Amino acid sequence: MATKKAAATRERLSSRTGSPGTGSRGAANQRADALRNRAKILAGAVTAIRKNPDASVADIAAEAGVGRQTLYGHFRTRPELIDAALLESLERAEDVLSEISLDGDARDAFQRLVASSWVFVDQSRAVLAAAQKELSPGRIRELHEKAEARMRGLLERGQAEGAFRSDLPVSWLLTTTHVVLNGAAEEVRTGKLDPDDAPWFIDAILLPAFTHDAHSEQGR
Amino acid sequence: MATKKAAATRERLSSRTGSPGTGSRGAANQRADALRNRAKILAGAVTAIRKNPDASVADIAAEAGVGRQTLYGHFRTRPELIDAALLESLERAEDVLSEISLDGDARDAFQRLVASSWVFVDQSRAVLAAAQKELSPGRIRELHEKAEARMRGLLERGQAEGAFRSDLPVSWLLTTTHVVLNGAAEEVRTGKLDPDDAPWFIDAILLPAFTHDAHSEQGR
DNA sequence: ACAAAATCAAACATGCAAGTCCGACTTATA
DNA sequence: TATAAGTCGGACTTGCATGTTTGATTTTGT
Repeated sequence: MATKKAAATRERLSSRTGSPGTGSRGAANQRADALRNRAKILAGAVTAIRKNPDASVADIAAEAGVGRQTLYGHFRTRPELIDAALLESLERAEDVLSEISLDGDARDAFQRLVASSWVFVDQSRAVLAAAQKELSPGRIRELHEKAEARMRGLLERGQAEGAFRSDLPVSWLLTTTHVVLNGAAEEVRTGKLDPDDAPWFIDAILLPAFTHDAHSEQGR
Repeated sequence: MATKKAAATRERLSSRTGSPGTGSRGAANQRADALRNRAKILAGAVTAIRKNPDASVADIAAEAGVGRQTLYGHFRTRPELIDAALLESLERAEDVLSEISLDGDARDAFQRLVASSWVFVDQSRAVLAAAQKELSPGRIRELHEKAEARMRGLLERGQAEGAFRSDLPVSWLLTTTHVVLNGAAEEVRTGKLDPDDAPWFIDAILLPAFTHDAHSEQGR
């Protein structure tokens, strides 16, 4: 019967009840430093997990420069923390990506989108991997929806206009884009690729691959 | 002072002392069932880890249909087990891959190599991921050496002969091949791609991407 | 069939990460 | 400047995975 304090604090802080829907984190009456710490924790989670995919909650708290209890005050469980971190990460990407014009030549639009995307892919891939261990696949897909839909839509339009080859399903083009982006991110992380060169390298692979060649090789 | 039995048994079984060099597993005088179990454990490790990348030693033993103690009789520690499993996995791949002719047209040879490689990539990727958490990077690279050198050599020859574009470093072509193979494996695993179609899909991406086009897009 | 080799089940010790609870301390805000 | 909100360090429980040990039991090779 003396267990009210922590619970009450958490309730005040989190203000996130019910279903894990999209946002609904109406920060009603949080104190300024509480919000600041919440942000620090989220940022710390991303960088800590990038260093070590299996980072413990203690590691994350340390990385954020905050006590473990404080962290638990904001996020009840580890999955909840990971979920929030991934959400944050993707939302920040969405802020930038949603501004990009997808009009005009599909190939040019694709280049623009890729150039802006690959950095976020790099930042999110670690926390994404962590999330895949603790979150439901449905939740994962839900969080990715917007970003994936944008790229898929562009690829479909490109196919319809003849800018991209149509002998391969969009899903495969999408997957290919995905893995090449990730590959470039990994190469940058291990120092084998200059970040500034990355967009060019990616385009150099993807554009020829996605463009229908008259003298295609697969005729054998 | 009564700790000799298990240790003695292990010593007899493992017969693998000293540096983690290449092989040196001279199976001198193992009993038939011991060797059989060793094989079962190795196979079990691969499938168990494919199901769950964080499979515990108990999980692996169960998957292999063998007691946990028996497993520890063959492999002293978890890392040692993972190492052996990865080694096994790569050696079996090597058996097949080393038979493939790399002569003739570089593009054809590349297609042959890819067609045979991608299955093994699928089988090894989970174990590889597990290994990266417990083994030293040097050891990992050491185990991959042969397979990677073969592919790299082929790509280099292809560049020299003009079959493959030379405006990108071989390392990037290698990485690209790697990630596309992995991507295809993942798509097959989730049922989104027919295993029989995989080689074609892979070639359809990689060959155009690696072939120098006269009307290249990156001129902007 | 007999001794050595290998297996098994069960119990044990250890360590680490998650999550909880407490009491004292600091900071924001009215 | 009070009071509520938030933070901090530390101690604690619980659960799970690693690795060890023991002794009984089965299998193999000869």
